[in-house]
Formats: sequence, structure tokens, C-alpha cells
Amino acid sequence: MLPLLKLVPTYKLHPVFRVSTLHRWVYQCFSASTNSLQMTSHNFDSNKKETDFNFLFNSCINVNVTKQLHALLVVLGKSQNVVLSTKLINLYVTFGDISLSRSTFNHIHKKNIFSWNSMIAAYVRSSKYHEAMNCVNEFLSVSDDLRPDFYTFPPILKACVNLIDGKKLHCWVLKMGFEHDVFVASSLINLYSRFGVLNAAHKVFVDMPVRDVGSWNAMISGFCQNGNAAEALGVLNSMKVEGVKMDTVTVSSILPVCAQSDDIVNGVLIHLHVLKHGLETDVFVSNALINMYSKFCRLEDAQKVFDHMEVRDLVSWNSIIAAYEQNDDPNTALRFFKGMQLVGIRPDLLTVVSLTSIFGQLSDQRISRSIHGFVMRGEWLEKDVVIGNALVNMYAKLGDMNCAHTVFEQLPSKDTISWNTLITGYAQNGLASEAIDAYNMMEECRDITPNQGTWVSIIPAYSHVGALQQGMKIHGRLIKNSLYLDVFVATCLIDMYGKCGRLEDAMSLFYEIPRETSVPWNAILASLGIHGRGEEALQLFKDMLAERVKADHITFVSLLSACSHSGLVDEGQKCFDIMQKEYGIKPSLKHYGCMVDLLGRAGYLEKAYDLLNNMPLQADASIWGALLAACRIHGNAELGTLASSRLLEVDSENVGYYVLLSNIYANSGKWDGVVKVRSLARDRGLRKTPGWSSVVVGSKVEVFYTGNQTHPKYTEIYKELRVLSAKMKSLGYVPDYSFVLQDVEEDEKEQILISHSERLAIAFGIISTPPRSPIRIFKNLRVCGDCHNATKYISRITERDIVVRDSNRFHHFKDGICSCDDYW
DNA sequence: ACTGGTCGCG
Repeated sequence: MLPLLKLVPTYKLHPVFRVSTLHRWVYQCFSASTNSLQMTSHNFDSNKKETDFNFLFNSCINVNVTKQLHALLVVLGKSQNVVLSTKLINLYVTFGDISLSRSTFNHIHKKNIFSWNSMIAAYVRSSKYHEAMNCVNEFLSVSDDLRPDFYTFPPILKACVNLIDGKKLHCWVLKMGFEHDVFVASSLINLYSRFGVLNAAHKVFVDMPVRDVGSWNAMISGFCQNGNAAEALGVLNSMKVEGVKMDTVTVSSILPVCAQSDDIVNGVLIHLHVLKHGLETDVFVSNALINMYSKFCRLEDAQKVFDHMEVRDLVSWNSIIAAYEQNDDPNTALRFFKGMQLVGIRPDLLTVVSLTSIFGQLSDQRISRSIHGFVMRGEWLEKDVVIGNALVNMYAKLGDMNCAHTVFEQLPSKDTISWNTLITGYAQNGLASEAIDAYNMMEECRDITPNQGTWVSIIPAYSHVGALQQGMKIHGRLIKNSLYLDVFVATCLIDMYGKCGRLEDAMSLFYEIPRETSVPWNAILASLGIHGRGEEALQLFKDMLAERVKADHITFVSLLSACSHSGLVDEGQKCFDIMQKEYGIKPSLKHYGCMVDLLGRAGYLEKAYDLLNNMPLQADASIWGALLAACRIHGNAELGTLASSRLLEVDSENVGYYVLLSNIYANSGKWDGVVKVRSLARDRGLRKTPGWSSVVVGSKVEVFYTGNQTHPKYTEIYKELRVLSAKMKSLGYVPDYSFVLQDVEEDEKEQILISHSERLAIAFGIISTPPRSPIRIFKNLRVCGDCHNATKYISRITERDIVVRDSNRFHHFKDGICSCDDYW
């Protein structure tokens, strides 16, 4: 007869009121004199049955009280008693002292199956899986008369660390006929789920003649942890059909699935179930609720759950801290961290991971360094890679890639995420070629396999420098394993094709991939925008709505900038309105920037200025910059002066603005203004962001910095530029010195214009590629106005199509004409 | 007397 359902007494923990009983007792035994100790032992009837000791065992609340009880049992001559010793083994491991469990176990002369089971389980409970397996082997070799029973298997199955052993154990279970025991079968389900063999797990599950809520939970969590949300919810549903009610475990494994599959309806329904059945007093449940609401960005709900908790553990605090940290509120997160310290809960590794992210967001250099020190002192770097990865990420967020790289180098072990973090750090700090170098080094490591995270960090780096060939190589590699269908990877590829001027390739990829979320739509809308195809962007937006894809704030940034690049003022205005009225999206600085740009470019300078003045947010440099650029196009020196003075208040470091202002003055003949701006720039000792341009020749990306004279082809490049310059002048080109800020003689100014990075890159492209082939240039800043003009002439003289992508948009030069004229 | 299934990081 198979043991199917058993009533199992679970180990109840120690009612506190009994503590005093034991203390009084132990006090009588030990704190008094030797005589009274003996007297007490005499008084205590040593023939008492084992169950008479229960109240003492129930009174043990920590390892010290347990030791006292242990000593008492020794005095009473009970140290050989297998029942009492087994209880001690379990108590010691409950309080985290596995070595005391072991020595207690060793002292038992006649070990029985109960004591072996407890010892094996004790190792598993303290995550010493290797020792647990050793103990099993010891058990099999030492005792001839004892056989494992169905209590032995669940812990062993849990300790199993590879699938091959798992399958052997499964055979063993079958041979001994334990496969229908609820606990053993649930453990098998759990084992197969851990190794991702869900069909095997599911087979064990369906073959079970009797299932308790634990078996359902094992199956559900198996699907959950392998990311099969639909199947998990399916099992949950049949559980409901069979009339089994969700318990705290079910709820805490299903809630993360709701978050993962963006299923807020089910999430809230489950929360209602929790409230109806009073499950919210369980810490696991409340913690899972906090995490779920955090993923849905519903911080009020997360906090409500947190506030109502009666008992909060480390995970609760970590969860609420991470909730605010993940939703860009580092200050509140920090307040909760302080609250946690106040109630005396010690931070663990994950707390520190959140803290690094918080300080990265707060961009506080000093505290960031102190947390680095804290990690080093605790030698936490050795404990887990995640903490090191978090530090690399923190320094990257602070823009300090030197420190990030140093920490990275010091990591005792590096995983794929370490590399991804480093690559992303370089890429997001505009150091694309360093990102590419890091990626190439990563490819050389044999034990590191790139994953989705790698692609989404390296592809943008390639598109940043216009390395179309390399990007396409990755695309080809991803087609082999279908990862290009991953929405995030595909979106990067779309963005890359867009930014590299291959709009058609971007479009065809877009139509190949799943489009249920706004993410790929936003990318393709932005691509259309920088190519000046505003009408098509608006049409695609209509398609997006027809396919019931929800537009978000990024959609509107893409859309507004598309309108702005194509001069679609009314349409842009309309988008701005429906964004607020129909979607309830509060415009951010980016949206206002697009609108100022849109109105300003089209010549509605006053309207743009009004909007800027009346917006509820503090204008930043990019918005004043947009207004200033518009003033330059339309030659409005007054407003331009005003904009630039405000601009220099918020960002006096960016030399580009001085150039713009000087250019405005020069165009309106205000030469004293030009002089003033130049001396201002000189006095501030401006170090400008190094401008660079890149050009792809063959499969190699060549990068040129302004004034770069170290390139191996330097002589030929400058020779070509001088030849071109003479031809350009004969066609009517006049250098525009207002783009030169330095106070030098005219011929030197011409030399400076000639050494602009975009000019060097174009010249290098001309001398390195066959005649009349097209040239693609990338520039990290905006193209200089004089270079823009010069490139028109160059395209005519050399009969080449020249495509220049700068930080703002595409410029397509063909036969002396550019696709856009408002180049600033 | 001993057994299974639950929450948090980049």
C-alpha cells in the first residue's frame, strides 16, 4: 500500500511564553551550585518518556537555549537517545548551526532512518548540497539494514545539482515505488523545473493520483520560473476548477508572472483573493505584492501594502527600496533605507545593489565612493558578481568610465552581465569605439556567451559610429538563432538601419517582428523623423492606433520631432494636444523641446518663446538651444541674445552655443557682438566636447577628430582639401568665418574650417573609395554651417552622393543641393 | 521524531 496522503505535524516554533519555563529550569540546573545541580537531576525523573521533553524542545528560541537543553540531556544521560538527538539536530539547523547538528548526529550510536533523514535534510536546509549527497552515500555504505524511505527523497532531490543525477534519482524513486507520494512527486516536479525540463515535470504532475495544494504550487512555480506565464496561468485555472484554493505559496509564485506578462487585471484579482482570505499577513505574499506593484509603476499601491504589514523582513525592505529606486525616485528609496537601519535590519547584498543604483541616480560622487569602500571592506566583491556589476554600473551612470573600468578589471569573476554593463557604460557615455573594443575583447573570452543584453548594448554603439557593416554582421548572426525577433534586439537593429540611412531595411525589419508594444513603433517613427519623412510617420502612427498599440511618452517624442523635421507645424501641434487630452501624458522637457524646435524652425519664434515661458517645468539647455538655433535660422538677434544669455546660465560649458550666437551676430552685421562672444568664450577657457566624424571605408570605421594631424594619410587628406577648396571657390564658395570662434587672422580661420572633423572624413572618403561612389559620414555634434555649405559644393565637384548624419538629422547632399536647408 | 512547493538584483 502506497503512502499517499499523510497528516504531517509541522514543526511549530516555540511559543514565547514558554521561554521563561525553560529558563527557570535551566537556571535551577546550572546557575546554582554543583550540589543543587545534582539534586535537580535526581529530582528529574530520568525515566520520563521522550514526549515529556516536548515542552522543553518547544521552548528553544535560539542556538544558546538549545545548547543548554543539550547539556541538560547529557547530564540526564540521554545523549544516546536517538529520538531526542534527532530533535536536537533539527533545532540546531533551524538556528543555522549545521556543525552542531553534525556533532550531535555523530554521537548517536544506533542511528536509525529518522536520524539519517534529519541529517540529510539538515544539510539541504543550510544549502550544503554537496555535503548532503556525501551524507546520502555514507548512509548507503554504512547501513546494511536501513533503506531510504519516502522521507529521504524530497531533500535528496532538492540537493541534486545536475540533470543526469536527477534522472538517476527518478529511476531510483520508481524502483522503490515512491513516485506517487505527494511530497516525492512534488519534489520531482521541482527538480525537473529547475533544469527547465518542463515536459518531464508536467508528466510527473499529470500522473499523480492525488495532488495537494503543494503539488499544484510546484507545477505553477515550475512554469513561472521558466517564464511560461500562459501555462502557469492555465494550471492555476485548472486548480481553481478542481476546487483547490490558492494559498500563500501559490499567490507568491503567481504574482511575479502577472508583473512579467503585464497582466495587471489578474494581479489585482489575486490581491482581492489575498484580502478575502486574509493571506496578506504572510510576509512572502506582501513582499510579492510590493514587487508586482513596483513593476506596474504603482508606487502608491506598493507603499500601501508595505504600510499595512505587521511584520517586515529584509526582503520587504529591499523590495520597497528597489520599488522607488526602479521608478526613478532615489530620494524616497534612500529614506526607506534609513528607515530600515532605524529598525535595526542589516543590509544584505541586494540592499547594497539597490544603493549603488540609487547613488548612481543621485550622481553623488562622494557617497558613491563611500559605498564602493563599504563593499571592499566587507569583501562583498568576492561573494557575488552582481555586487561588482552593480558598482560598474554605478560608475558608468556617474559618467566615470575610468573607475568603472578599474572595478571591472578587479572583479574576481566576470559574467556576461559584467561585460554588458561595461559595454553599455561606454556606449551611454558616448564612447562608442571603447564600447566596440570592449565587445571585441568579450568575444575573445571563451567562457562568455553574448546574450540579448549584449546585443542591445553593442548595436547602438555600432549605429553611433555608423558601422553599418558590423551591425549587419550581427544581424546575420542573430538570424541563425532567431534572436532578431526579440523586440528589444530588433528595435536596436531598426534604429541602426534608420541611423545608417537604410530606411528601407529598417521598415522591412519592422514589418517582420512582433509589434504589440510601442517599443518598435517608437524606433521606426524616429527613423522616419530623422529622414524628414514626417507625413509617413503620421500615417504609421495611425496604423499603430489601428493595431491597438498603446502610444507612450516616447512615441510622442518621436512623432513631434518627425513633425518638426518636416515642418508639419499644425500636425505637430495637434499631436501635442491629443497627447495631453487623450492620453493624459504630461509633457516632459523633451516634448517641450520638440515643440519649441517645431515652432521655432517654422518661424513662429514668439509662439515658441511663449510656450517656453509658460511651461510648468524649468527649461534646460536643450530647450534654450532649440530656441537659439531657430533664432539663427530666422536671423532674430534680439531673441537670440536673450536665449543665449539664459542658455549660458544653465550650461556655460558647451562651446556650440557660443558659436551659434557669434554666427547670429555675424549674419546681422553686429560685429561688436561677435567680438564680445569670442572674448567671453576665451575668458571662460572653454574646452569643447571634442568633435569627431567617422567614415566607413570597406569594413573599417575611420574616426577623425577636429584638427587631427596624426592620421597616417594626413598629408594626402590636406592636399585633397586644398585642391577641393580652390575648385569650390571658383564655383562661388565663400568661407563663413562666423563659425570660427578663435580670434585669429583670416587665412588661419580658413585653415581651421578645413580641419573640421567632417571635412577630414569627407576628404578621406574621397581619396579612399572609387570615384562617384557614395560617402557616408557620421558626426557626434551638429554639422558646422560652413561645412554644410562646403559639402554642397564638394558633392557637385566630385559627383558623389554624400550623406552626413549628425546629432540632429540626416543631410543628403546630391549634385550641389542638400535635402534640408535649415541645417541648424 | 524526519519530507515538497513561495518573494528581492543588474
